[in-house]
Amino acid sequence: MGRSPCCDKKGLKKGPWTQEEDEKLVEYINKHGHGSWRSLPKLAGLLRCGKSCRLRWTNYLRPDIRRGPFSPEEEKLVIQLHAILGNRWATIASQLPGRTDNEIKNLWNTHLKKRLLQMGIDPQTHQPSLTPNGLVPRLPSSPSTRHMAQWESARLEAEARLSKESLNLTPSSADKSEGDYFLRLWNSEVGETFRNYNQGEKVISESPISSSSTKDGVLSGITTEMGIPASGLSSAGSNHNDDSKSCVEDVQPGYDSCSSDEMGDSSSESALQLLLDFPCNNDMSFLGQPDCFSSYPDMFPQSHFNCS
DNA sequence: AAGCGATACAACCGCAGCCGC
DNA sequence: AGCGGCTGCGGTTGTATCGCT
Repeated sequence: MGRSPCCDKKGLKKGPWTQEEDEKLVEYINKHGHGSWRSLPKLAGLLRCGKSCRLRWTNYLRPDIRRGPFSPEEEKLVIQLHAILGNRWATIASQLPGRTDNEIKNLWNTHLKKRLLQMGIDPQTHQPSLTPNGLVPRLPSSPSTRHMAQWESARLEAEARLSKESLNLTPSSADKSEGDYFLRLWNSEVGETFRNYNQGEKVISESPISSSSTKDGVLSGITTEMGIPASGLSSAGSNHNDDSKSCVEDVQPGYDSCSSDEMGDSSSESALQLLLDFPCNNDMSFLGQPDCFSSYPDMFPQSHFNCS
């Protein structure tokens, strides 16, 4: 198809990195930062393509990498985040300091996915798998989850749109957009109901839009495709990804782990924060099952999750 | 001890988005 | 507006290690 290769592969080495190569790469990046990955190998005297160098650095050599087994808390977090974000490993990784997307991806594929399957949970939907008779068991309604996901998706979408509009300084062509509608709802008492829930008051009730979907039409409970939209969140979240480049390079040249996830890192972070702040007290029902974690003592011993 | 399958993890590949020209 | 280069991401593969027979 005429697609140009990422680099001239002639004479370039592939496969496992040697210690010598690692040292060269680390030394170069510590001195100069990674700069352009494409030109780095030549400058650093490596017979690798830039892509390979970047991968080696971000997944293995970065000084802040935390190696070793995942703690139960981390595993729980990965599952929670996966329930919301799906296979957005980089976004998930940004919530686990010192962990890389590759590592999390591997964890998921080798451990968590299998464990969920063993428990009869569909790892993609985080819902119970098909029953023997082929029926999808109806979720013992987890309204809080769905509300949260739906509200967040809609709200973020609206905020992103508004943000974009304000940036463009174009007079908002009347707030007729779906997103604006949701934003208004968010700010209305209905939205407040949801927010109250998050503050520990379990007062959520079926809202008029509880079964609505995003424009992607993929929000069914917790799905893997929430389509969390772009940045521009005004209030919530620390948004450390807002400036993903500068936020790290000032500190650590070449470190780009707080990835600039194309769309939505900053805003999804607030969503994530919401999720993480969600009333815990071992009631994990918002993940799609009533107290789904306490149902899996093998997987997550209770003692690990006392959110005192 | 050897063979073999399962598992874990590092690395590669290709696609898509962003950005500058 | 279109094109091409660069980068990051997610899926997949390759390989080393482990554990069982």
